[in-house]
Amino acid sequence: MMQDSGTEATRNGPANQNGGASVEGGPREGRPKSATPSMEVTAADLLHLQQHQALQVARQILLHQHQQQSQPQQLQSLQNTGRKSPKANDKQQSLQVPLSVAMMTPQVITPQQMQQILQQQVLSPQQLQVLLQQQQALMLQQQQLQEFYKKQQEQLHLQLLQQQQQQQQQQQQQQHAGSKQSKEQQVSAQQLAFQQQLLQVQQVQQQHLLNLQRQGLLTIQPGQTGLPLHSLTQGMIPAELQQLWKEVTHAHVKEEHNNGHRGLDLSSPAPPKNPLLNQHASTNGQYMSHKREGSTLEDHSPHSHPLYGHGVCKWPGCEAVFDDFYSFLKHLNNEHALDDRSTAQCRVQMQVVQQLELQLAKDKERLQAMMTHLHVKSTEPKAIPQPLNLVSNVTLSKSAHEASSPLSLPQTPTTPTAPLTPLSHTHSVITANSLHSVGPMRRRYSDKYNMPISPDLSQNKEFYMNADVRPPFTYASLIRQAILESPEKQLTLNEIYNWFTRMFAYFRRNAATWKGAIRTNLSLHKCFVRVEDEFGSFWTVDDDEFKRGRHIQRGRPRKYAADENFDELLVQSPALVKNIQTSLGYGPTLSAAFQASMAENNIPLYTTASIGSPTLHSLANAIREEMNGAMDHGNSNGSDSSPGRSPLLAMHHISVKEEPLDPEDHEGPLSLVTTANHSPDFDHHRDYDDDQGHDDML
DNA sequence: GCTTGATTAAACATAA
DNA sequence: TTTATGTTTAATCAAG
Repeated sequence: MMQDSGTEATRNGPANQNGGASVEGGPREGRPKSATPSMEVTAADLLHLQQHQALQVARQILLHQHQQQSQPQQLQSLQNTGRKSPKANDKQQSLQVPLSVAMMTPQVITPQQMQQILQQQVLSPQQLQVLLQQQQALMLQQQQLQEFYKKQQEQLHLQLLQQQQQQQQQQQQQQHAGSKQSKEQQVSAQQLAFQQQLLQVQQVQQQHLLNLQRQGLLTIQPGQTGLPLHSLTQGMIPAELQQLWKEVTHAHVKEEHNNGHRGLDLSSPAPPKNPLLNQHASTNGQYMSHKREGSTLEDHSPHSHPLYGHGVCKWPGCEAVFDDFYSFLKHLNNEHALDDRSTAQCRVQMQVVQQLELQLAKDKERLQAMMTHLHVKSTEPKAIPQPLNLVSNVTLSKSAHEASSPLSLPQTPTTPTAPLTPLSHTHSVITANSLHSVGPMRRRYSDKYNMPISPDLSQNKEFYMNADVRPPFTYASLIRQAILESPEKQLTLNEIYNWFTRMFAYFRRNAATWKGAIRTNLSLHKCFVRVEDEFGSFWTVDDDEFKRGRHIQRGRPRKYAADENFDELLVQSPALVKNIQTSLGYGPTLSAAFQASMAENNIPLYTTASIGSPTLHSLANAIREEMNGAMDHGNSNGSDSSPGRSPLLAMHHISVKEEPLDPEDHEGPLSLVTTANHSPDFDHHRDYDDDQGHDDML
């Protein structure tokens, strides 16, 4: 995490250099050039120097103009000269606006823009951070410029007054002196020089802005009627783009108005008609249209503003209430104009956003580390000669084209972001991309591989809980896992449902589909045994049967049962089919979970087959043989020699459980703990048994 | 191409 | 009657 900050700082090095020059430099005049290499003299510095020079020239020119205005003859002469030289006249007019526009127009993103940009979230955190730092630096720079210009203005006024007095004295002395012509020439030369300075200033500004743009930052570029926010608004829909542009330009114009009223007043109050102003007006595009269409307030046709919501000004710390949007706009322009306070507040908001961005970056990094960690963990078992851990992403990728399937997953906000690292191309890493788009996967964490899914589930638990990703496991595996995770190794159907929804975000949708699939799997798989007690029914798992991966052999029982009675029995009792098949397929090798659950809950061991018919008697013999085989298998195979799973213990368990059997049932001594089905089938079966009498199986 | 397994949907039955 | 639960069947698809 600390490296993150360092990395960010390193990444933002150029930005900091750019911004820091003005932020940390304090008064520009006092900023030592040696503090930074000559190569690092920023465009802002050049801009400032050029503007300062231009101001000096402007001051001189204005002094002369003032002198001329105080002398009607000279003024008339100057105007005549201007008529003779329209070009010079235009230049003269052009002097007025750039000072108010080029100098006072904030070449930074307005607070509204900033809010809008931040709300749009179209930038990466790094870009935002760089942008914020740049903007901060630029705003400081602008603020310093304003202060500087104010001082210059005051000095100008003072000097003007002094010059006026001097000129009056000189006027008296040189009333008849024929120095008009020379003065006119001097004024013209100074105007030209001033204009050149202004052009240079503008060029430097353009260069500065271009530099900022090259660094991926946003600036409002005068003279560009295209998409000044293009670099920022990538990813926005056109409507958003239009709205953003509208608001930005409007706010920009508004600020100009404010600045024009309270800012540097070097220019005459005459309405701007010169080409440079028009250029600027066209720069902001909507400025002229605003003007033409009437009140600029009316141009907030959507009546929406990032800083206005529910009748409340959302400016940080304001929360002023307004009845209508226009009042808010007035308030916004009056109370939150570009001044020191607003700038400071904006700076604070920038810091807030910056902190949030940092936090977001850290969280993203954490997530990335988690993903990387899971990737490492999930790939580690692959080195071990285990066939599968997670389902192969090859399979996933192959089935990824099933996006059109009914269960194809749409992108949801809850879905974690796309792979944050290039790890996604590797196998077994769990990424949203690799898992998310998968629909019904026909090959999942197959049961036949007999692989425990619990390690993967535990490792990727958080991922599955939060990501709308279908787990790469079969329903049977998941159901088994749910049951085995339960303290008593038994769950009701509803508890299984809850486990699915709790563990997997994916199973919080389409409940009807996967719930039906669960029920189908519970019925379909031989490993799931339904047990019923006085409180209801619950499901247990026959783990060994699960490992065998057997399903209910539909239709097979009829072929299997040669005996007509048994066949009839099976036909009449499908549930019994499953239960007896479970017994046949697995025999008395009862799962530890099942036995434990039976023992813990004191579940009476019902005899599924009432062992009445000779067929069932032979069946019991077959079961006994199966038991012996299982016992031998259990003895020979130490891998499955846990007490619970030991067929001997199973036998013991059964023998112990024999006694509690209700003698009134007249059931055989062997209680096949295969089911406790109180279903009508079972009842029917019991009725059948009652009719057939009872035989001991052993 | 066939078989097998997984999944899904649907129909149906039963109990609460 | 509705809902939850459970079973069965058929169809589909993918992998072997």
